[in-house]
This record gives sequence, structure tokens and C-alpha cells, in this order.
Amino acid sequence: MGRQPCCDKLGVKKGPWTAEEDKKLINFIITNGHCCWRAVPKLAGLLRCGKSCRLRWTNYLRPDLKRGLLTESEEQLVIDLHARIGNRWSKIAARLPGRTDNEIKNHWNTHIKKKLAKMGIDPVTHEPLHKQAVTQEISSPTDHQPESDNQHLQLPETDDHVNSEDNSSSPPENCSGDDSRSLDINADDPLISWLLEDATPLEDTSWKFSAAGDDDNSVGLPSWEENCTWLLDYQDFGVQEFGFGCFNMDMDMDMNNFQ
DNA sequence: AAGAATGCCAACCGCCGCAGC
DNA sequence: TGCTGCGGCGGTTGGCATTCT
Repeated sequence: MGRQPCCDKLGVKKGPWTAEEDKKLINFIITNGHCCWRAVPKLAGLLRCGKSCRLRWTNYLRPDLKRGLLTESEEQLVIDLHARIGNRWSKIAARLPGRTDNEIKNHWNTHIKKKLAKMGIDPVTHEPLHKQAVTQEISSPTDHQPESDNQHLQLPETDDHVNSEDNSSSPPENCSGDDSRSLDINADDPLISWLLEDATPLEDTSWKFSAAGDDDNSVGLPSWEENCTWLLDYQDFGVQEFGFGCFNMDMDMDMNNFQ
């Protein structure tokens, strides 16, 4: 008994979104919010599955998104959080207002990984690479993998909670969707406990534009005007067509509709 | 200048957890 | 209590852009 696909594959468009589709989706969400993603494409007149709509919205169209590369401080925060909790991109993203898990994941894979490797730090364990190599040689001298092969590396570690070398007996942690039970996480760490508890989703916090400036995060959320800039500059969109006035004037109301 | 190699990122896929029934 | 459907998550991929040879 297989799981029902998220959408019937027939007649569902895939691939890059066109400006026209973006327009429809934005228009629909502005006026109606997204009560149920599965229903969104149908109601918005899109030949996409709901999942695709949600992804497009959360990763690209949401007006509160920051654009551009991560700043130094954001990057540092990502590294720090990754060292503590591993590849939990959504949790990491929740600490970076205006950033998406996809964006952070991409940035990690394309920039930070290399950066850390260059610095001689293993991007998975956050330990010096030479130490890793020595450890690996001891455990399996005949099967020495290049350092880029992170498949068999251990868990990410907290700063003050170092894995013992004998954790080779536990399943190799590649941070691929394992839950917290299998992670070697120090729950006493306030940050970790915050991350493990039901942290407010990015979507929820990020809509509260007015509170953005008050956020105690080092990386503050840009103002609404800033956030809109990219959208307003989106050459294929007619601002008037979207009725962006409603974004500015009825922001609170609209945002509440999105809950 | 042209083709190859590499980088980058948007989007897809499949799985999981949870809520509702 | 088990089943089903939905949203969310993380890993992976496809294709365009950029750099290298």
C-alpha cells in the first residue's frame, strides 16, 4: 500500500517557475493566504502540486526573505549551530530571520564546507582534519578514506561535549534525517534545548515585521521596504497587478491570514 | 573564440511526524 | 488505536552561469 503521491502526476508541471506562475501564486496568497497547500494550485490556477507551490513560496517568493549571500555573522552562526546540531537546516534557518533552510543548506554545501576544509576543519565533525585522519588510521588503517569522504564520520559535537573515540560502535552519523535521539547532543546547552523544543517556525516569526528590529538576533530582519525591494524590482511583475498596496497598508491583517 | 570543467542554486524526491478521523 | 492526508524536512539533482584551458 503505497503512499498517495502529493499530487496526481498527470498534468502537473515541473521545472523552473515562470514569472506568470509566480504572479499567480503571489496574487493568490496575498488575497487568500494559504489555508491548505494542496488546494492552492487548483485555486490559484496553477498546474503545480501543492508541495511545489509551498516550496516556491517559502524559498523564493516570501516577501520577508533576505536576498544575497550570507553575511559573516550569519555564516558564523550557521557554523556554530551546525557544530551543535548537525544538518538540521530548518532549525538553523529558524535562527536566521529571512533565510530559508534551502538557502542555508546550499550555502553550506557550496561555501562553508570548502571554507572549513581550507581551514583544516572537518565540516562534519568540526574537528581538525589531521586529528580525524589519525583517528581513522587507528580504527581502520587499511581502509583510509580521503578527507573529503565524510560518509563515515562521527556526529557533530558540541563544544563542551566531546565524543569519545569509541563511538565507532554506534551507527555512523551522517546527519541525514536522524532524530535527536541518535544525535550526541548536550541537552543542557540552552541553545540546543531551544532548538529541540518547538521553536517558533521561521514562517511565523518572520511575518512579524514590526518586531524584527527588536529581535535580539545579531542578524536582524530587514525592514519591509527592504524586503520588498527585490519583488518590486522583479521586472516581470507589475506591482499594481499584485496590489502591493495591500502589503503595505494591510500588512498585519494579511500576515495574520497566513497563520 | 570555443569547448570543457566547475560552481551555484532552484527545484524535486522520498521519507517522517503529526493531527484529525 | 490504527489509518490517512498533509506539511515539513533533508538529501540530491538538473541546468544555467561562470571560469578555465
